[in-house]
Amino acid sequence: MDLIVMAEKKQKKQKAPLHWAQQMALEIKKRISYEPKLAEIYEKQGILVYDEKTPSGTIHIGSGRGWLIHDVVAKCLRDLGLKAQFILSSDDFDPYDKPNKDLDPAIYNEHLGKPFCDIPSPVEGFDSFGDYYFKQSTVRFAELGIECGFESTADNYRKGLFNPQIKTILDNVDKVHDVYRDLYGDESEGSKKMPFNVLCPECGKIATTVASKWDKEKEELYFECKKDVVEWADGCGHSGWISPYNGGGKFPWKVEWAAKWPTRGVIVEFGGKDHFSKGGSRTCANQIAMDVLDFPPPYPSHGYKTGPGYEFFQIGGAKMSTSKGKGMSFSEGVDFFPSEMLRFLLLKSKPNSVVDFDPEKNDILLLSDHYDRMERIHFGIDEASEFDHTIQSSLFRLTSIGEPRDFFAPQIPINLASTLLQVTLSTEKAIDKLVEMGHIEAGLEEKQLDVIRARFALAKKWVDNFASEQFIFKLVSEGQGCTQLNSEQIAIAQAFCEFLEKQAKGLSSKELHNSIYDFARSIETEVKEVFLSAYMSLINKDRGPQLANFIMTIGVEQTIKLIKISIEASQ
RNA sequence: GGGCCAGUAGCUCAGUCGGUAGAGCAACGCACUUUUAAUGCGUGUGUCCCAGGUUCGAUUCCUGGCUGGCUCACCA
Repeated sequence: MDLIVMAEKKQKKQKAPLHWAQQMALEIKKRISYEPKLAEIYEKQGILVYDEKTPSGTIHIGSGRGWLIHDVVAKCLRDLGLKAQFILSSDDFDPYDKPNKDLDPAIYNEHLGKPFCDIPSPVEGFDSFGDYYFKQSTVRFAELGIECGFESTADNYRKGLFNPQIKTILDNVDKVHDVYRDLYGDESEGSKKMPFNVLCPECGKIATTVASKWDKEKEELYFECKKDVVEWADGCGHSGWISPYNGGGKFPWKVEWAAKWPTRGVIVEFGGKDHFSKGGSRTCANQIAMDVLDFPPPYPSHGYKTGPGYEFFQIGGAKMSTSKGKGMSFSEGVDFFPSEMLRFLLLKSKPNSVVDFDPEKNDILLLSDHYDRMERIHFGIDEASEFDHTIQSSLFRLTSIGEPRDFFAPQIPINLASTLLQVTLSTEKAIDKLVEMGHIEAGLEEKQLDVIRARFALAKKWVDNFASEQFIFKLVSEGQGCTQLNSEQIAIAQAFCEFLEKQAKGLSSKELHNSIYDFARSIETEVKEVFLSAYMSLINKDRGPQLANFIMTIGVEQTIKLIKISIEASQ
């Protein structure tokens, strides 16, 4: 008996380790196999992995996490041989409900209450306000390797796709009210009002109308466009009977969420944990889907059970908010991180852990370090356990843009890259330097060099924007020498130049490093005084990159020249 | 007040349905008569948040608590 139990356990332990996205894909596959309704949808259109975003303003980098999660789960489903596609919908039929800080209130406040798809774009070349903000992010999807189709919720309403669900919901208002009463109590607004917001045909606002009656026979709603429905926008006073179909209006959010699932055949849809806590919008939407629309809520929900929402992705601690206009936007994030690095950052962590990336701490150094390690394990350069190797390889695959890279490129630590850049002031010269120093071989393939260039690009962004003072320096130059050397330091610097001239040629950096100590002894000076004079005269700071390597990087001749500039400037 | 999630080394985390834990970074030591950012090698530093319970055995499962994040009319 015990033996059998042990053997079984051993079997289980040998189960292939999986990345969380692969695990989810397996669960989804299983679900399709036992839910007949889902099997039917799968037969017809494959697995729709769906997400939505309201284009109310600049979208912050945090949203990228959800998109990446949807992206890799769809990929893993395809890896299992299933047909799966990720589609992101723009919720552009939602009303403009608070002033966008980037826009002129004198021009835009009159549009408050209208749907985003009907407000002019702040920038030429876009169909609307909604189109503009949505595309600010989505044009970057390809370079981030997110494979995704796009659609507009307003289009779907206007094409009549929602019509069947609109009829079902309005015919069964009581059931919708029951759900609200159950979750939010008898007094909640949702348990009383008609769950539909008419688009006023007179003033074009969708937030200012109240529907009060549904005529089942004529299939029309009676509505009024009022002044006091919301504080931030006034209705025009228009009223009458109107068809809710084909873009006549929209559901309120929670109902709409539920209605999208049968409308589009959604099988998978994740969401941030703000939506997923008990009693939140996902709970409500699930219940409406189950009780009113007779449709199984998408994974990771299961029936009435909400399932887990993913945690936030924050840059520098503060939760970033689109409306506050703080933090990093999605497109800024894509500008900042090399794409593979951003994917790596978000995909290495399980969705239920907070990712807080602070570029002002040493997170960039750590991230590139972890990334490099993953690569070395994947390519078999570093030893790792079977478990680790499998996980890191999966991660490498999911982190890749398009087909995973099948070659290894030499890795350049960020701080080395940043020193080289600050000395040479150009990526190509820095690469030449790396060859000269023997850090990389000459004649690397162009595609390998591209990987190295991307690393330099990250190093440059780090130095320019986030690196602390101690990592930043500028070499002295003609007319801009250090003027702060005292007479003692000048003497040391002079002796140091002579030493370099006579002894530094042809030494390895290691030998040079050691000989600096010999030099200090030979002139009976404390070594730290030598360093101080050298750093002062080279970069006008009291410390800097490891000196021997630094001198090799600058070049011995050039170093002597620079020190002499400072000696002269200080005299 | 209710709920969800998290709490493992100094930091970031891993730990695959229970067998008293392990990576990277940092730190420390050595190579080297050397504090000065890119070298190599070596060393794991722990009340697995706390207290009970189940079990031969608990970081893992259960109950209660602590701390932190998020959430619970409308809007999204």
